[in-house]
Amino acid sequence: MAEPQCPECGRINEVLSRVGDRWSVLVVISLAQYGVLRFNALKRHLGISQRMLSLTLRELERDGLVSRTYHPTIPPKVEYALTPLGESFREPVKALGLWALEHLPAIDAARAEYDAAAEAEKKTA
Amino acid sequence: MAEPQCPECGRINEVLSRVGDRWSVLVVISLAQYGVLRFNALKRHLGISQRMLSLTLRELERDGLVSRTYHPTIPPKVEYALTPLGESFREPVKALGLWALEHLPAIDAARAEYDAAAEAEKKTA
DNA sequence: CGGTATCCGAGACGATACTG
DNA sequence: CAGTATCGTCTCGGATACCG
Repeated sequence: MAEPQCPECGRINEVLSRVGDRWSVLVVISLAQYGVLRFNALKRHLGISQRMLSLTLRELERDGLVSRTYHPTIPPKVEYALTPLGESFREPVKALGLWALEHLPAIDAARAEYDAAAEAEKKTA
Repeated sequence: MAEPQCPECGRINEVLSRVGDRWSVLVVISLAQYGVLRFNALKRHLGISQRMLSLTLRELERDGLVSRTYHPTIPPKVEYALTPLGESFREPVKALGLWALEHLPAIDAARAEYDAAAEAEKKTA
């Protein structure tokens, strides 16, 4: 693709591809809500596959949003929590989550209407 | 995958898969900034492929976030703008975009540090 | 328990060519 | 100008199996 005429869009794009994916957002939301969570707790809570959770957590740790604490007990115990940077991400994410919950019905309605109109269109043709 | 233990996560996930992808977010940001934009203007501005822009816009229109106005002139002219629902999406999206711009350096730093540590680890082994 | 390694299908995405 | 159609590629992400 051609580079964007707008450099800001390129950079926002860049950050969004890092921490903007679905699983990252959901992990941050969960940690924000519960403070500290173990691997399998997160897994069950989100309904995410082991593989994706592992990858997502590693990326989040790498980006400095999440801290990983390993307790070498038997059985092993690993706890994940938000770093200060992760905490700062809470606000915008929370806003997004709230908007999502609030406007889901409106989106569903718009979608139904659009589909109905498209269906009517087909009859005309 | 197993269903999430947390139903809220399921719903947030649902909305995010609709309007949470990278291109949708960037289109909304652009429209929020300029008010009204034509197809190719958006295309150049974002550095998006024709195909993805077409798909993204259709989805956004279907979800009721973006309005499409067709002027049957020669050459044709199509204008895209935010609907009221789309406008309401501006706030959370703006928060996200600002956070992204503001914390990109911190993320880069964290990432560099993480990678350096990983590199040092390899030498030990 | 908390991962990693491997495999594989489905969908995302870009490039290109064509249409009204 | 504003798309649609088709194609090939590449990444996402689940399933499965195995390790410390």
